[in-house]
Amino acid sequence: MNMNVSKRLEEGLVSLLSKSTTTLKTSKQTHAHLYVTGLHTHPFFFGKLLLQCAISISDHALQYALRLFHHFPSPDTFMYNTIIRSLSHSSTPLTSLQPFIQLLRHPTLFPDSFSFAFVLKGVANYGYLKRPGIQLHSQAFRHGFDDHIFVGTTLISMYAECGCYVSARKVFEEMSQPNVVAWNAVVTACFRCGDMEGAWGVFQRMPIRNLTSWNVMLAGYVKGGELGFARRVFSEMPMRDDVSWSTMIVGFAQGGSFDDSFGFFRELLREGIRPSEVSLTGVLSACAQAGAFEFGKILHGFMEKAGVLCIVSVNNALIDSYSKCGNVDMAKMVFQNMPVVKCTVSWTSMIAALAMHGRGEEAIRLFHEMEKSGFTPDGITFISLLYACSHSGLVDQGCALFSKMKDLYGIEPAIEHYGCMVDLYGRAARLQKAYEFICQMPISPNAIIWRTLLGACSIHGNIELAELVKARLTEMDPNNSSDHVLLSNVYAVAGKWKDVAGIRRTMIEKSMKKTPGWSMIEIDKVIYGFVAGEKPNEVTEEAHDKLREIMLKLRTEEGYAPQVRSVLHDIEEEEKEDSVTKHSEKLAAAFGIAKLPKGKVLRIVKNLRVCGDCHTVMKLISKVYQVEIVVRDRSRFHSFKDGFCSCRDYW
DNA sequence: ATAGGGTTAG
Repeated sequence: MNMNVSKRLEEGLVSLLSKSTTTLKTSKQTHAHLYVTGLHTHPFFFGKLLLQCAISISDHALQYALRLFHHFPSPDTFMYNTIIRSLSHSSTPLTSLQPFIQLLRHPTLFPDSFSFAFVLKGVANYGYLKRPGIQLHSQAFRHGFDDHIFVGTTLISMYAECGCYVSARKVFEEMSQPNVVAWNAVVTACFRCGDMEGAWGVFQRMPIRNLTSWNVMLAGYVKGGELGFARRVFSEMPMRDDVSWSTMIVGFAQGGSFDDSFGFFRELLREGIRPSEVSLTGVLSACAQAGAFEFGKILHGFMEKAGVLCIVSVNNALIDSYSKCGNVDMAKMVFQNMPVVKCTVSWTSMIAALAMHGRGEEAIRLFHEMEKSGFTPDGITFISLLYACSHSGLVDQGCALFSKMKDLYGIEPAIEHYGCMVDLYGRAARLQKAYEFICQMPISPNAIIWRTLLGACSIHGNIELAELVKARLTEMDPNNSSDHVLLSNVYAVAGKWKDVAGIRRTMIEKSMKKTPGWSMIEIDKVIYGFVAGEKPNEVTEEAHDKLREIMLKLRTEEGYAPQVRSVLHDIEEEEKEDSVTKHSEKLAAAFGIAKLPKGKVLRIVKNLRVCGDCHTVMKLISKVYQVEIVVRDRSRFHSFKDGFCSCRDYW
């Protein structure tokens, strides 16, 4: 071949191989190019190709990279590192140990600082130490990389992710020349292990603080629920970037302060900053939290104009937002028309969307489609699936999926998976089975697991088991008001009023506060919040007036009578008989009927579970007023139409 | 020759 031609060809290939965003299809084409030119055995070109496939977030590309790697006659350290790196970022991060060990045992190759940094990151992402982490640390020492700045920094985050706070701090203190990234890593480690004072102390000691250090502080406070501190740091930082804004927007949304969250976004726009796709997805997640459907739609349009719909995470956020705003069909539209290759998160978000809306069978069908399309589900996919089964009463399917997760996909069940299984049996009235399941769990059950079973006891009225479970909960979390309320409901259903009164007394003695229930409704892009028993204002007055009118209509036309049982949910309310008529979701619905134009869907978001009486009232309103009402409660959606609910009264 | 650690997004 002519020298110039071959030089030009090589340059062309290098530029092809250097593209950071590629699809599997173009990578395969590049592979074909290499093959034709005979360069596919050339370590440099092949290495580049491998990297291109491996860094792509696509599942298929990773599998393709693994196949390429296994067929390459003699991979070099760079290729090993590439594979270790991509596995450490995958849903099964511990699998990165396998090529690393191969590299360690290789007769002529040696691991370098990259190999250690990548494999340690894998253990960090796995988040559970036991032996591999410590062994890797000693191997790094043996190979002389433990004081390497990148390896050291990853060691800090690995120990912190695995909960070994002391080791994380020790690695840092022993570093000969920590740079600002290492300082940031140790601050993150403090937050990660719950030591807020420690984090502040280290932050004060830092020799240099760049923007990221401040962002680390913001993120730490936000995750620890210290929004006041976060706000202070935010106002004091010398400059802010997109990450700073996103952290505040998402943090306040997760803390339930939606006004603040949207306020930060408006401020960002006022300052003339062009929001990136991350801050846009952040605001969108705030919409999802708040159930602000109309605002979410505006953002969707904004994203289209900004040209960010080609980014997969933006589509995932849209699916999540639409479904959490009660519009599962719009979520499906986004999912089906994605202008970019889907990833595991896209499928999982769609499965979760169907699950939340009680469309369990459809969620399972979509999962099978996901498998057929060659995508690998992760732990969260299975949480969504098990949730779908428990909310649709699909006990057998749920059990089968739980086994499949362990046996076929090798995913070790986390506490959340066990929680779903307890819920699955419990809701389906198989209380004994749920109890036995908890007793033979390989990890020790936490309060949430027991609380799930207590909830099931209260639905199905099993006093004996409820008392046993409550005793366990009292040992673990003695001052939890919702546990007391749940047990008192069990007594109330059985007519054991003395016991109900006893619990009420205990709660007063311990001055326990029941979580106040609130509901929100969005009307003309404004979000209105209602809290039961709050001081009257213009809005609540109007809601109350309309609610009285509605209730009268329901009594006369549908023979509705308030359900006594639900009154008992509010055992702390002074005016018991009256309280059930004042539940926040009823007020929100009444306000919606008064304000929204006819034909519009009423979308209500509630922080607690919807009570039995409100559920009945919503069904009746949907029939009498011929209106569709979508209520999102703390665990799922209820779609009321023509007197029926999508949950088929199973919730 | 090629890549890497700390902050935001299910």
